Amino acid sequence: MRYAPGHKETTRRRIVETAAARFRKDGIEGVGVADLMAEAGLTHGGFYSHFSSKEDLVRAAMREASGRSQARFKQRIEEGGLEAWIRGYLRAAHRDHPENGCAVAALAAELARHPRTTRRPMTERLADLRSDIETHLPEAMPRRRKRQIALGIFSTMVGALQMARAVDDAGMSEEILEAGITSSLALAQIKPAAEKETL
Amino acid sequence: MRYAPGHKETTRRRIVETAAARFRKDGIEGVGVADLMAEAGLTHGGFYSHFSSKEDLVRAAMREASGRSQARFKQRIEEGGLEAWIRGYLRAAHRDHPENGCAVAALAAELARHPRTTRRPMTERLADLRSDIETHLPEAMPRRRKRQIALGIFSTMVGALQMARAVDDAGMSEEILEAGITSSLALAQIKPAAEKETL
DNA sequence: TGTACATCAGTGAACGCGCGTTCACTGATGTAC
DNA sequence: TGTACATCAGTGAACGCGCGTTCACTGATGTAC
Repeated sequence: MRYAPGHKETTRRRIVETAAARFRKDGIEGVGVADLMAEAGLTHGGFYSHFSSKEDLVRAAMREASGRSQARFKQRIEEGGLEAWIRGYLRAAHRDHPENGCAVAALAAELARHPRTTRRPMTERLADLRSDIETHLPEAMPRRRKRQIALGIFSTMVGALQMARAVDDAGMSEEILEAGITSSLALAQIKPAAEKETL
Repeated sequence: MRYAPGHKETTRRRIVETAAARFRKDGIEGVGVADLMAEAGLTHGGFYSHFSSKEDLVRAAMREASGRSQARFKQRIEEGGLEAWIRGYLRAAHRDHPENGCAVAALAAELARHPRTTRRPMTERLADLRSDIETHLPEAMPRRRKRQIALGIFSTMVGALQMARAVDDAGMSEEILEAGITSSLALAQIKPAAEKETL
């Protein structure tokens, strides 16, 4: 079958992208290797010429998702600063489509039960994100406080997104997203640009 | 074998308690029915005379965990108000022992993929908790804001606990817990009782 | 008081199924002669 | 220009295993006579 140079790399990337989406949607345990390969248009036997194990793919998928996450942060900041990023994160579309969304909100709880090496990419992502958020906090805020508030804002966002997804009541879900926005903005000492009414 | 009256109820309770702990520790998908029954000192065949399905047990386990959570909240509040509750939630012991801890932090992401009926107990728990937190927010805070901040505080706590568990670096984990405390207290407009130094 | 029977919580073998992983194989292409 | 061979991404059958669920059975006790 000999393929064009770079073909294998392309295939590998396709598997990783498929995995990154499916893991966020159905959980890591919830997606099988055969299932994933079929979705990428392949048979399961070839999996192990690309990855040494499913765990290996999980690490690659986390790195993939982290990269996208970082790019999205940068883009939102350019559009409208921290507030745009926060509102973009805590909007209904993100709640309803975890497959394209934040891997921390989708997978942190499950990753906590995985080996250290698998948790590495997420740890690095969080460290980077903390720095990125810090940069956009009010200059008057003391450095030490900035570090804490940066992590606090993201904690609020992650917790709110997850709860909004878990709740079985649509009204409550909306309320949680709004509460997450309000609270994140309060921590960042941002006065909301538009006072949106939920109803 | 005829057993004393109430024997079956006792057994059922034991299974539910075992499940509530194991689900929080290993995830719902991560624990098998046979495994659970063995841990409760039984064989797996008897499972279906207590529950109609694994999903049925999940619902019972969530109700169990909610009850404990509510009792713990009340106790912490009596000891030292909202601050004691927040600090108790975001302490290392809670991070390291999910089996006795908050079911929302441990299972929200996984529950989001379960049927509506299974998500009901958690939804009710969140509604109750929101009210409970509201009661302890500063009287000067407007009612609508109280509702939002109550959910925002808990979002921060849930997100921080999960991230502290997922991260592979001990220092970073501590930092996240501290950040969660600082941010939750800020949202509640509480001046920290003791300025704890992490190092 | 003694015997036969009903009860029912719990047992353990069996079901079909999907899991992660292994491995001998395929077959289109590039290279060597 | 034509033939033989090496390459290697991808195929698909097979592995042992654990999953949730079903079901005929066990056997100690309470009840009926």
